[in-house]
Amino acid sequence: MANTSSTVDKALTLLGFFTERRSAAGLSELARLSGFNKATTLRFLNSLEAKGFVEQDAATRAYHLGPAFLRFAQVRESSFPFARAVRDILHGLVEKTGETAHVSALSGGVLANIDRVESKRSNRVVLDPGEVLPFHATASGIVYLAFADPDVTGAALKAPLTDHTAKTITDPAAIRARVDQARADGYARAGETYEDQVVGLALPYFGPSGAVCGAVAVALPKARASDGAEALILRELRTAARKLSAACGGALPDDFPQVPADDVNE
Amino acid sequence: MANTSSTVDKALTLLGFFTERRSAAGLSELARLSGFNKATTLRFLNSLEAKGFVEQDAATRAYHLGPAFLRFAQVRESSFPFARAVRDILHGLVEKTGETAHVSALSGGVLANIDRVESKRSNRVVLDPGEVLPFHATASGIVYLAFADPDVTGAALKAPLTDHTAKTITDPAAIRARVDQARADGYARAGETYEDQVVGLALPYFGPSGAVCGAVAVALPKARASDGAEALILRELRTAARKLSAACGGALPDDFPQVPADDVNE
DNA sequence: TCAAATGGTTCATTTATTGAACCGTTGGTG
DNA sequence: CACCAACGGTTCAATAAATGAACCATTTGA
Repeated sequence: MANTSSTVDKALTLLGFFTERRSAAGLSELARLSGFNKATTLRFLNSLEAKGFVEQDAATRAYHLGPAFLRFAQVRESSFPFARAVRDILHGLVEKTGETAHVSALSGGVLANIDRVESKRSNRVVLDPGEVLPFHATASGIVYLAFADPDVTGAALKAPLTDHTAKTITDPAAIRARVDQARADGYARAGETYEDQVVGLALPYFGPSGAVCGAVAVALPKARASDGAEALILRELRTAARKLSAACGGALPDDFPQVPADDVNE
Repeated sequence: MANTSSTVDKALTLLGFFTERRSAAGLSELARLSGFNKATTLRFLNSLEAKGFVEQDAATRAYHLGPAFLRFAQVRESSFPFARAVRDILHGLVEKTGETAHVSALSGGVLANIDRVESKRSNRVVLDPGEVLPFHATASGIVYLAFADPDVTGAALKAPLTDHTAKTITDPAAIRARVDQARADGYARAGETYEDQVVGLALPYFGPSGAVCGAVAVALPKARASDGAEALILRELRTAARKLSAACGGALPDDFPQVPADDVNE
């Protein structure tokens, strides 16, 4: 498979450098971030701008994401009202669990948040919209890999695994073990592997033909992560994962493991 | 200026063929629509798919807009909450006027709807999300051209002007006259030039540095388009245009014409 | 006032893009 | 059921487009 880097691919990677924190960036900055030549970067930006994918601030000359996303998000939503379903499901999760919830989807080879609803508590987990979730350091990432195509999983584990906290696991074999565990459990748990003092619980959701699309997760402060609270969250996450799968035309696989909470009477 | 068709440009035009009605399309269909070679089209689609801009249905092999739009729309919105403002403004317009309202923005050289809220009446105007508004046949298009860069206006009038209804004006000189009129009036009116029995009223809104960004419009059945109703709508549209301009960091120009309704005491 | 950064341009070199012809499969029809 | 047409996808030589080092002009800030 290797690096099939078409020009189009490269141009589109520029968009990935815009985040909540870096919502605008200049030509040189984008060239530096992407590693492309300045001339190349400029040509890409011009193309993207012509199609409305970026806009240039006339005053600062910095580029930011353009109005095309409003339009295409709308077109997509009109025939495939996923964002709406996600929102409803997240609100339900937050209400039932009292904690911040988020949904991610694989988009462009990375797992990115597509929506999130924050807990109403004053001590809560806050997430950046559109944030990219590292596979190895988040519950969402682990559980995604657990149900993804083995090639994808293998590739993700070969990539350099960066530290995010003191507890981040960066040994590929250890990650592999967690992924296998998650496949057996039907969920993943990440304790302070991405953010200090934050625990994450995640389940996958599936699209048509049974392929995993992304993950639904709840993130909560470690201090509130009691066994009881986690059991409740996992129960709610399972309902959410079922609904999400339905919303994108899929379903949980028949052999999808029950969450432990359902084993109470075992 | 001419046709600076970079590869990236071409690839991105593929996305424009997805609409509410054609939410999915196969390789051959997209190749036909775009005029690109099938091999080229496939390579573009692969690149777009790799970045999440399209997705391929595993069963039908048809392509549709991908999850990247959810992600990037979210990133954009987090630093520039425009969609939210648009929605609020549209709801206000519908409440005050009782008619369907919509906001468009220039995106990729065309004026496309970015949101719309429908009237609650049973006889109402319905619009497709993400729909492209022809410059010459809609009030939004005319008023956009009226305040756009003269080059843009000139280019739009040189393009082939297609009929949409029996009343569509396709003579460039006649359109030019309407554009000039709209610039003097500060609004445009289109009577059945795009859809039969539908009247449109539109005002422009402006971004930073005073450039026109798009239009805000109300569309209503001809039968309800009395002078009084239109005057009310224009008053509300002016408020909306002011708010929209503020929401994208601009303002109505100082010399922006008053709408006629304000001339009551003349 | 100077130096370093910025956005943007140029043009010979190189590299990816292009398109006609091709394959295997699918779905409909006489 | 055999046929044909349309589909998605692939191949590879010819070609056109992408690339990048060096170059401006302008802005920023020490």
